[in-house]
Amino acid sequence: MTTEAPLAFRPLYQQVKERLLNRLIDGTWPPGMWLPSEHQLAQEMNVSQGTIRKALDALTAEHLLVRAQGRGTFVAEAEDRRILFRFLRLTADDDSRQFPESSVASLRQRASDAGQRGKLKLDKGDRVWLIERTRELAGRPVVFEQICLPVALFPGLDQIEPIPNNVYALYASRFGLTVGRVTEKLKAILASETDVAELRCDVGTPLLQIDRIAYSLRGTPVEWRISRCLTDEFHYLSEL
Amino acid sequence: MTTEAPLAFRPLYQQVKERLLNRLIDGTWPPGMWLPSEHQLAQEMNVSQGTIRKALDALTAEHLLVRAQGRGTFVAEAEDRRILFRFLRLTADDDSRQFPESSVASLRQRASDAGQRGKLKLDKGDRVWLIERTRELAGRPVVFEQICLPVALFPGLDQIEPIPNNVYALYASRFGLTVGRVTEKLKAILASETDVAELRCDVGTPLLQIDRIAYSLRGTPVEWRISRCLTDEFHYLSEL
DNA sequence: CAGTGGTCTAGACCACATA
DNA sequence: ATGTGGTCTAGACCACTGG
Repeated sequence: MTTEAPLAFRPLYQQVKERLLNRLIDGTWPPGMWLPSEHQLAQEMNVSQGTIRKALDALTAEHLLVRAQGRGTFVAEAEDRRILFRFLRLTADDDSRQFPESSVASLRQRASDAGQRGKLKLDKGDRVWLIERTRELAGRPVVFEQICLPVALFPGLDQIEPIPNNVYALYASRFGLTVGRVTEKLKAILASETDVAELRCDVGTPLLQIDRIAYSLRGTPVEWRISRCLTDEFHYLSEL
Repeated sequence: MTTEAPLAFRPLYQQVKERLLNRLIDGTWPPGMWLPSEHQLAQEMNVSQGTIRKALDALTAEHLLVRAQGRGTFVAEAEDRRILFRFLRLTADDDSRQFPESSVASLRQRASDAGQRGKLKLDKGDRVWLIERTRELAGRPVVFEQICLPVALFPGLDQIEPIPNNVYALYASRFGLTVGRVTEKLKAILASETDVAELRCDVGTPLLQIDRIAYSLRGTPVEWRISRCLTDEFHYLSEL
């Protein structure tokens, strides 16, 4: 007589969802591509249309797919308005939503320090890219941020000129990495000397600091970003 | 011959969802109550079990219901751990989640000013309650907040002694108002004289200010709250 | 054991987009 | 007219809970 293992039960639609997700991860279905119809997928995977639907709906809820009645299902693109503002919570106080202009101040490669290795789950000896840039809203510098990326995931990044405004679209199109999830930790801090120069504010100005880690579809961290934001005329919007 | 109106199409499961939601709003099914089984509801409303399920699942996704396989479906309670931390995004930097202790400094009634009427959609002449309190995390004052409530929605609030730590549970149990949604606008500010006294910090300390409006199940604003938080050892967590 | 929610199927029909 | 996703149904079976 053996002790019964708890034996995990995995619903069929979850297995289907995983198989579909793998095709997104490995680039079989790149951003923008139209998927086969529900009927075709159901036939191909030998499950009912309802089961396919449940998997597609789940991926749609995670913003990885977009569905349109009468047209079909396609892979979400980082250029979409919906995606653009999903991770950009900073808004003018009058709620006029606009996408910020960016200007890169520097891009260089460095050996990773302990903090970066902890945030990005790197090993000793791994190298990182460091990007510094300021972002303008309403013609005014509002955000100064430092972006840290593993060189292993972004080879030859320094040969891309210029670094575009929307870096997540770049990650997807040039490096096959789709950002699927982000966690942000917010604090209030005082402007440092560097901040003062970049944001043209006074020493001691309170700034909103956003400490963000972005995860790929595989669930691995791909970007660590620290943003310092002027919030005299802007705010960070959170809906719960 | 008449011109055809565009005629909005409303799926059956949405109508069912609305009927169920109304029973939550009017108190037919108060927090904690067990609902009839899917089979019973389907019979009662003359729709299939699948349609009932879709409506129940939607309400569950909005955290208004809780479902448990083998046991049934019941109305979510504001005392639940899940609900407690849903609206409490402030966490210690070491991620040890704990619920803050609160001490009410004052509770008074006032005529509403223009700002309060705008936030809470009140009319001229409507009165409001004003609560001031500080909240402690890890035995240390961390949040100082002002809560503004329409007197019309919370009659006799000043006779409740003491005002409990979890006010949303109080709103539900004593005034039949369930908070279903919240929007928060975050800024970085400098500590004022009042903040300094309440939070035992220095003048000029940067604080995270949270401007929150809470909405009832009906979608009407029921609470306006401004919280000022020390973020030297704490942060606001946002997951996107 | 009976009763609950959770999964899965098969098929019909509806709303919508495109050609 | 055709093909897509969206809705709705009816029924079978599975997993879980509690008496």
